Order: sequence, then C-alpha cells, then structure tokens
Amino acid sequence: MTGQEKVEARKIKILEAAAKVFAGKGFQDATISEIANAAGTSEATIYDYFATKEGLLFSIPLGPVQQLRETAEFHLRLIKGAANKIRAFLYLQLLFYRNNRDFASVLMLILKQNRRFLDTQAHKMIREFLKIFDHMIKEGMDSGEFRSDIDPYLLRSAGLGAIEHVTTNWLMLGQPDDDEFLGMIDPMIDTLIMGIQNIEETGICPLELSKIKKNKTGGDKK
Amino acid sequence: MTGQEKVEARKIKILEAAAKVFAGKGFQDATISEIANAAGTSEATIYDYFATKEGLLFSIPLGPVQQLRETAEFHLRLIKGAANKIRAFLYLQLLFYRNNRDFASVLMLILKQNRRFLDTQAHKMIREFLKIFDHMIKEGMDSGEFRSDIDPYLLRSAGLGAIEHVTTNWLMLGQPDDDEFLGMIDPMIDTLIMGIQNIEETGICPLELSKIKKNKTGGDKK
Amino acid sequence: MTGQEKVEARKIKILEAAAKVFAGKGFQDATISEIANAAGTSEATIYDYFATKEGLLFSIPLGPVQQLRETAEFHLRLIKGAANKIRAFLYLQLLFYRNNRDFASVLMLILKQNRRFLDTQAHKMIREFLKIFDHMIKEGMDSGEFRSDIDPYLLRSAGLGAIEHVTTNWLMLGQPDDDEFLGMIDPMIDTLIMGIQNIEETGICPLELSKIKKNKTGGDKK
Amino acid sequence: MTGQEKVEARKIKILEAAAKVFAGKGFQDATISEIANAAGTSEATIYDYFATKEGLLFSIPLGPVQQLRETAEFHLRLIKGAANKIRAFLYLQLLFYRNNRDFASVLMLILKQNRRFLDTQAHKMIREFLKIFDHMIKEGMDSGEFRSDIDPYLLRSAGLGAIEHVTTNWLMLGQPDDDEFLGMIDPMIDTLIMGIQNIEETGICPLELSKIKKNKTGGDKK
DNA sequence: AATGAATGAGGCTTCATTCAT
DNA sequence: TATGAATGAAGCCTCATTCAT
Repeated sequence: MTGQEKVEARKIKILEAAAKVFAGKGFQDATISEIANAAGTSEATIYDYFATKEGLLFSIPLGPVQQLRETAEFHLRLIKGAANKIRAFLYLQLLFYRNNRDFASVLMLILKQNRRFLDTQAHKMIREFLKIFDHMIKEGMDSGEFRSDIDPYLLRSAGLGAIEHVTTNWLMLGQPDDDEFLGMIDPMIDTLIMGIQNIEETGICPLELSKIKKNKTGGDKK
Repeated sequence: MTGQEKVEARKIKILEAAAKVFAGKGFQDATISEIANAAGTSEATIYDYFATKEGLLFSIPLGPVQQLRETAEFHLRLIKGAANKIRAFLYLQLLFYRNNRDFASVLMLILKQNRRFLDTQAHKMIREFLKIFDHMIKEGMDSGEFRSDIDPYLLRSAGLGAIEHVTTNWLMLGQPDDDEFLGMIDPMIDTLIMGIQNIEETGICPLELSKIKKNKTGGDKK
Repeated sequence: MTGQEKVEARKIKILEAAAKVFAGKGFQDATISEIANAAGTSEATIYDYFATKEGLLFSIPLGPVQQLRETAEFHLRLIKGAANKIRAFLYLQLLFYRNNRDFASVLMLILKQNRRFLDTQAHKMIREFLKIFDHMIKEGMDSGEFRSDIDPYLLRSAGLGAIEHVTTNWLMLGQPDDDEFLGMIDPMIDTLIMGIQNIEETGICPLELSKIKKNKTGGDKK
Repeated sequence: MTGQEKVEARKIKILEAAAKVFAGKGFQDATISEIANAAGTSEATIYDYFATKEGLLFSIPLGPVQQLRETAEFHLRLIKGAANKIRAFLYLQLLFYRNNRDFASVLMLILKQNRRFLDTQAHKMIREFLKIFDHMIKEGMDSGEFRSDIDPYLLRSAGLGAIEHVTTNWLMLGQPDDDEFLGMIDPMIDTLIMGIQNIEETGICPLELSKIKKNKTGGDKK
C-alpha cells in the first residue's frame, strides 16, 4: 500500500465508523470520541481528515452514492422499457439500502432532515442520481408507455416516498425483516406502475375482467 | 378564566412555542431558554409542565393528532366509497399539515426519526389514527372496489410515503409553495388509486398482470 | 384545640417531617417539597413557619434538646456520686438518641459539621446542656472522687467523643443493632470512669500514679 | 518531567485544590469552577481526571491515607508494648490531621457523614488502616498487658471517638490552637489507657472490679 | 392561615475542537 | 502523520423562595 492508499484506507475506515455510530445513536448523541474508537484512531486524527463533525456526516454518502449510481447505470443500460427501468431503479435502491444499513440510516433518518445538507456536494450527487429517475419517467411518457396525463413530479414523489417510507419503517422497527423487506418491493412497484401505464400502448387491454377477477377474487367473495 | 383553564392555556402556549422553535432549529439546536422566551414564561415554568426537553417534544402531537382525528372522523362519515374516503383522508392530512406547519415539521423532521418516540402516548395515538386508513383499504377490498390482489401494507406504504415525501419536500425546500402544495394532492391520489381500483368495477381498464411480470423478469435477465 | 395549639401542632409536625427527611437524605439532597409532602402541608406553608430551609434545620433540635435536658435534670437529682451521675448522663443521652433516631441523625451527621449552627439558639441550648457534664466532672474532682490530675477538657472529649462515635456508627452502619447499642454503653462508661477514679478515695485501689507513669515511660524506652 | 509524571502532578494538584475548597465551604457549597481555579486548570480538565464532583471528593483520601498508613507502619515496627503502640498510633493520627488540615476537614466534616463513601475504595483503605488499631488491642489483651474484660469494640470506639471529637472541635472552633492541639493528646491517651491496663500485670494495683460495679449500681438505685 | 403557581439563579457536566509534541 | 491532553462554551435542570388569591 502506498502512502496515498493508506491515507485513503484510513479515511474510509473513519467514514464507515462514523456511519455506524451515527446510525446507532443519531447525530447529536454520537460523539467524535466514539467514532474515533470505532475507527481505531484518535479524535485528533479525525480532524486531520474532516474539518467538523457535521462535515464528517456530510461526507458519508459520497462513496455509497457514487457506488449506487455506477451500479444503477450499469444495470439500466441493459433494460428496455421505462416501466422496467423504473422497477429496476427502485429495486436497486432498496437492495442497496438493505446491504448498507448504516448508510441507509444516516441518509434516511439524519441527513434527510438537515437543511444544511441541501448545500452539500453529497446532496448534489444525490440530485444527479435522481435525475436518472426523472429521465426514465420522461422516457416513458415520450414513448407513450405511460399515460400522458400524469404529473412527473407526482410520480416521482409517490415512487420515492414509498421507498423512503418502507425503508424508514424497516430501519426504525426492524419490520419487515431483511428478506421480506426486499420481497415486498416488487408488488409495490407493480402497483405504482400500474397506475401510470398507458393501457392502449401496452396492448394488454381490453382485458377480460371477469376472468381475472374471478381468478383472483373468487376466493374472497365466497 | 378559572385557575384550571389558565393552567391549560399556558400549557398550550408552551407547546405551541416549542413546536415553533423545534421546527425552526431542530431538537438539539433549540434551547429551553428560547422556548421559554417564545412562550412568554421562564425556563423553570416549562419544567413545571414537562419533565424533560424530550418529554416536551413528545407532547407536541397530542393536541394536533386528536384534532386531526376528530376532523377526519367527522368528514369520513359523510363519504361513501373507499376510494373517495382515502382521497379525503389523505387530503385532510395534507391540509392539516399545511395549516399547521410547525407541527408538520416537528412530526416529519424530528419525531419520525426518534426511536424513543415509538414508545410514546402520542405515537400510540398516531397508530390509532392510521388504523382508519387500514380500515378503509380493507373496506375497499371487501366491497370489491379495489383489486383483491393488492397488499394492504404496500398501499399504505405508498400512500403515506407519498404524503410524507411531498410534505417533507415542502417543509425543507419551500417548494412547491403553499397553494400548489395542496393542489398537487388531488392528481397524486388519483394516480395512486387508479393503480388499485378494480377495473371491472370502475369499468375503465383491464390490466394483464402476467404479461407485465413476464416482461419485467425478462428485462432483469438481460 | 385552640388556634394557638393548632399552630403549635402543625409546627411540630413540620419539624418532625423535616427531621425525617433530612435524616434520610442529608440537608442538600432533601427538598422543601419533600418535607412539605411528609408534613402534609404545602411548601409555602413551611415558609409561614420558618424563614429559610436552614432556619428550619436549625430549629429541629430545640424541642428534643429541651426535653433531653429536663429528663436529665430530673434523673440526676436522684443520683449521688459524680461517677454515677456521669454514667447516667451519658446513658440518658444514648437512650434518647436511640429513641429519636431522626433527631440523632440530624444532630450527628448534619448539624455537627455546620459552622453556622454554632451561632444558633439551638447550639446555645446544647452548650448549656453540656455544662451539666462539666459540672459533674468538677464535682467529682472537688470531692476527690476523681483523680485531681485529669484534664476536664480531656475527659469531656473522651466521653462525648465515644458517645458520638458509637452513635454515628450506629446511624451510618446500623451496627450494632438497636438493642445492643444501648447494652454496650455500660461497660464503655465503666472503662472511661475507671481511668479517672481516685482509687484512694473509693477505697478500692491505691493507685500509684508515679509508678504507672514510670512504667509507661519505661515502655517507651525499651 | 515525562508526560506520565506531568499527568500525575496535575492530578495531585487538583486533589489538593479540591481538599482546600471542600474544606473551606463544604461539599455542596463548593463549586467545580472554584476548584478548577484553585488548581490552575479548567473545569473540563477536572472531568478528564474525575468522573463526577463526588468522585473527586471520594478520591481525596487515597493519597493521604496511604501516606499515613506507611508512616504508622514504619514507626510502629520500632515500638514495643500494646499501650505504647496505641499511644503512638493515635498520636501519629492527630499529628497527621494537624499537618493536613484540609484533608482532616474533608474527612471529619464531609466524608464521615456520607453513606455512599462507605462503598468507596478510599473507605476500604481506611478500614484496613484501622485494622492496625484492632490488632494492637488484641495484642495487648493476648499478652496480658490489658485487662481481659474490656470489650475491644468499646476501646476502639472510645479511642477513635476521642480523636474525632478533639479534631472536629479543633476544626470547627479553632480551639485549642494548633500547638495545644497536639499537646493535649498525651494525657488524653494516658487517661484512656489507664482505664484498660491490667494492674496485676503491671504490678501496680489490684483493681477490684466487683466493688466498683457494686458501687455504681448502688448509686443508680438511690 | 394556606397554597398553587411561577421564577431567578446557578452548577454540573458534556464535547467539539485545538495544539504541542 | 498521529495523538494525548486541555479547554471554552453552553444547556439542561433543580429548587429555595415569593406572591396573588
């Protein structure tokens, strides 16, 4: 390891320790001392890498968001159709949260409510990342895959809101458990997308409702 | 004003001041001294009414949630149809947030991320309040108004998540502005509900789920 | 009960409550609120009777010391011989402590270390009370019952010191238990008095002081 | 001075400052700020060394008691005879109090009345130290130097009680003054010891205990 | 005479941050 | 580059005490 690499490695160690401690106790209740302990360094060393406690907090997403973005871009390139892309996009996000619980906690429970975070490089990266979502919506509307009367902002809100709500619940309550957490995303996204798809375009309609209904609801009715 | 009333009035004044200050600066950055000032009392008096700073925070929702619940129950009694009820329920919530911005801030940006809040009387009230939502979903499914294959938890997540997301954005960014904020709720709810309505019932569109699923999975494989 | 008596009764109730609370938690950790509770009154009422918390503390001994003094004077009048009087005096003191544990705690553990207590009416009463002890010592020396070479101050110190030490131990440790506590006083006083009695006078033992001294000094030399 | 030594030196400085301030104003009326001032440090530094104000208080005796113990053990090794040892033991204690007035104040006026102090390392050291006294008493009784009918606990109480009483008086009243304070100890100890020495053993006086007892009881009856 | 209610004053304690080594 | 040690700044909370009723 070169000196440069060693420095980078330690920085990452600090960030991971910080994510863990912040996730566990919240920003205010976490102390630099605790983070230093968890990172195996001294408090002073942390200040060699980050100017302030809040600066450290705001640096946590830089790596993960970059990573998530690259993953998303890699996968999305292979997928056709706006609906499918959106499904994948949301799915990858949830998957990422599940695999990086500390980061998810920091992002959902701490950063999302910090006004100063809005002026941050990390927040800019997140905005950039979410533009992908907007593009996909636009793509779906342009291509006719989605109904033309939907409001992109609303779809975005519903999609991201649902993700956030589910993730926050998972983080706060531990329910549903890790496996179920991912399993639920598919039908949820279905429901969302169903509401916006252009039925003519998909060519699925006219549907024989009675059949579907019988199929699926039959049991319920009896 | 009797002595009892005066006490109650002062308590409410403190709670309102606390909501305002907490909303403005967050829990940790708010000081009791500031709240006392805003309430026109001394710090010590606040401790005559609330045992701790956090206890004060946790008491803020008690009044508003009660009020919101009564409003919702009053209106919902007059509405027929699960979809319409849900629309009204979500709308009333947003309306209430818009009219009680401080309370909304405290709830969305502070309390939602506090684990200890979960064990609170106020949180219990919120859970009770949201049961109304669950009942409405069940009602829609039982009556056949909603498709029977939706997962109630998911619908709940999407609905509340969207509300929270929109509200949080409004609080954090000031966008969209107050008027637009309410205006957007109608189409958003439409979109959501459209995804779950039973098409036979509404006579609009038969969706073929199997195809969508196939399509989706195919995409993932590529 | 006349009004005057009722007032007096309440005052006593407050003093007893105060003794109890002070004894249990010490002066600083006791609160007026607690004392008011224990006395069945309000805090404000306590201030109708006593000007300050410390004034209340300083008033606690007034009754008990008066009572102890009267008891002592009554009994001592019946006893002949300085040694016997001293024994009785010390015994009555211990008996009183045992029967008034809260008062003993307040006196031994709180008041004895308070410099301001020295300027107090209650302290003056205690000094007066202890003059009885000095008189008895003088009586014993004058009559020849005690050796003439003892230092009255020293005897006083040893006698009172032993009492205080035993009482303090009892209060702090609960050892020895209540019954044993009294039982031990007799032999202790014997030991003390034995050291000061004039053997010629009592006809028991021709104590050759010079030899004892020699002996003692001899020991040092070896 | 190495870093380690500097730290130790500062710790001692804080302890000395604390002893001084606590001695002067009592525990509750002393402030950390004052102690910090007296020690030439900041308040926060004190908390780097001691967890709480009370923890600081409880740490004060650690050094002095250790020192006193070593002194006592050194001197006692050179002395023969239980009476002489006891005299030396008590004398060294008083001498130590006189030379460390702040420590004496803290011990006699503050710590002795604190129940929590009983569970302290420092209190354990004191108990260990006083075991020396118990051993000496036992030694005197085993060797026949002391009468066999004395109760060791009582002798201990009388000895320590007298010391405490005299010391407390000196601390509270400033009387007798420093020089006299030490001068009085010799005759006081003589008096004490005279009461317990075995006269047969010393060959001085056949003390007829039965008679004394009779005498005493007779007095009570009259 | 009794008290419910209000408050001024102040201390302990915590940490983020700095700096000399 | 790393850190042990020091500290300034600040806030929560407690109560003795007062006063209007």
